[in-house]
Amino acid sequence: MRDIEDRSIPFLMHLITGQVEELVNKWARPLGLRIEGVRVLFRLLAGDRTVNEVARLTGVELSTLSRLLTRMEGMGLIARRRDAADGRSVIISLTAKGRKLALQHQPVYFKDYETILMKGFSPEEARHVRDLIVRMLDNLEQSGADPISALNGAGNRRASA
Amino acid sequence: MRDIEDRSIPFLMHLITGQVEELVNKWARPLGLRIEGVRVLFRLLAGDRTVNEVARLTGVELSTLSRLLTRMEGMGLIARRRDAADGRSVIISLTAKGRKLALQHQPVYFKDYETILMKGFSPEEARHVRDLIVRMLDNLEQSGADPISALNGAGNRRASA
DNA sequence: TCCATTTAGTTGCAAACGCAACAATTGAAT
DNA sequence: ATTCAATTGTTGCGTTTGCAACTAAATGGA
Repeated sequence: MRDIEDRSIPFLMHLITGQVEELVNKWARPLGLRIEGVRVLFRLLAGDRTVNEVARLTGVELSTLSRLLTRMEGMGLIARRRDAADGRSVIISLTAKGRKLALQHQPVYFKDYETILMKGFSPEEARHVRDLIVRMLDNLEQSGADPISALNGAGNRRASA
Repeated sequence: MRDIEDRSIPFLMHLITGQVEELVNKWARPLGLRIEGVRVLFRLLAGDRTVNEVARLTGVELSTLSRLLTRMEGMGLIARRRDAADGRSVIISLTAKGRKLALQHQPVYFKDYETILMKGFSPEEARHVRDLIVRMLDNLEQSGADPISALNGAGNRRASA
């Protein structure tokens, strides 16, 4: 940490999220998942969702998610069913196996990583951090793009050498 | 923002960094770069570095970086030369073209994105945010892995000036 | 009703990714 | 000096990614 020269907030946050995701990836690997899959799993624990909703709520790009869901379907963790009310939508739900897996690991995901991060923070400080971060998200929102969909690069890639 | 259910610090940070990187990607696209390349460029502005150091300091995985450097070399932005002192290392430096490009865009990268993020923050609050974030990074460091190299996976360390 | 538009989701494709294996070099131990 | 271990950087390989194009279904307007 001490030898990092770039101390800009965006870069420091990049380091934090990068490392947390790395930790989650390592942890989730034996389950055959990575962080995106983990996020999907726990999101579905709160209730069935359409593909679009899951994408929005987890910050996974739609086409990426579609393929991720295919993999998770193959693993027997989730099920797809077409929405009777709207034939365009596909509703994603956990299978018994997926639910069991999610419930089993829920505490780790929802507590452990935040606990590591916030060690030594008083409750007020923790609350303060959350407030500040939400303000940053609001700033981003005002500055242009939708904070969620922009996550996936709602549009760009290309150009190389 | 308001309809996001997961308000855990790691996830909120994921949203922030994701969006900032998206913005930088959009901005850097006309330059033929994306955020990783931009980080490399500005890092080298502070002085020549070995591939390993660049990887460490920017949080780009080594093999990814190696290929990125090949692309940037092809664009005429950077140069590779073998370290005379240690035949294993390869020293990366900016070409005149790369330096010009970096200098030209330095203000945008180092100021604008942080400015967007921190809009409405008082100087004390901004300082506070940085302190809190550094504490988080220290927590991660203590929890096991090296915050920089852990970004990718495997790693190594080395102090710098 | 008919047709244009919008929305949901999937898939084709090329680029990028990360892990692991590798060669080259250095360091350390004996 | 010899050998074994560790480090640096690159590459092989299979996976994943994101954009764009596409199908199918719903919606709105005339």
